[in-house]
Amino acid sequence: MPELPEVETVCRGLAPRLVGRRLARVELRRQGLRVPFTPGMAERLSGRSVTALWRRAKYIVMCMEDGAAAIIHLGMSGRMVITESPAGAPGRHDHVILTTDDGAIVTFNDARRFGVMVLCEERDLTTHPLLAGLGPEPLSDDFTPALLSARLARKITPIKAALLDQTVVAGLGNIYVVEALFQAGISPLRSAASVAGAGAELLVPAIRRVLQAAIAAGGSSLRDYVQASGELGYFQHSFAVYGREGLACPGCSCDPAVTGGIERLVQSNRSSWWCPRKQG
DNA sequence: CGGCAAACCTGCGAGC
DNA sequence: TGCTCGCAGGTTTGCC
Repeated sequence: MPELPEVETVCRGLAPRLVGRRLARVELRRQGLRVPFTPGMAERLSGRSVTALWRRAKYIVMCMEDGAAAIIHLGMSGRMVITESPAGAPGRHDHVILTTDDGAIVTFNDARRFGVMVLCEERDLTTHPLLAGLGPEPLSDDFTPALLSARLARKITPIKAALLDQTVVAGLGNIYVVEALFQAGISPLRSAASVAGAGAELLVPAIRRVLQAAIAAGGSSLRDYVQASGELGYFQHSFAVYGREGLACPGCSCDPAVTGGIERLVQSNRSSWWCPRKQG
């Protein structure tokens, strides 16, 4: 599910209800997700106040008054949803339930259990194995064409795979890589190194525009994703190519009945969609 | 080291 | 209706 815009949207929904509140109750309903929960995690969090909640790449970081920090990843199907009162028995995939001192209930639900929630010390966040190797934030000022070029240089792998690599740039997933390559007019098949330079000049603003538009739309809801409020995102209605095999390319006037329209291919086990006429 | 396929786990839609 | 297959927003592991 969640790429940078979805995680950002979830954080913006959670922060006003969690920051400054005390976690009156922390319930773990299984031993862990993709990795085990940190031993003693519920006890360490409960009774403590949340001091900050922010996003890094696709991770949610929740800092506590005693110096603890929770690192949360939503995997493919994870949701963090706020409700105001208990909705009966917990659902089958409700794995973590936080209750604040003012009665908000935050449920971490994850059907596929590819998600993660672990605890560390806030002072150790930058060196934590989950966060240490991450590349630049694509919406930050230091994500420049020069920086991206340097990270793509000498890479023989396709640009599609390079942009999915979280050490190259943090937070992009399949949807937004596919859409950004289309907006930049760059074929997903080109080698990463060949995109350094002029290609990166196009790609950096394309990535920024796509991510900002998606955040403004509350993310993309395909299957599992919902905002913290439970509302759907609606950026999926703005996809130019993602999931649109055989349909007309919005960037050229060719007839899909003649050209075949948008095409799908598989690269490193992930689907790519692209317009061979617009993306050289 | 670099790059790719497979694995992790569940649910859903398509097709028979 | 019900089964099987393929596919899904991510990351890690293991193999060449």
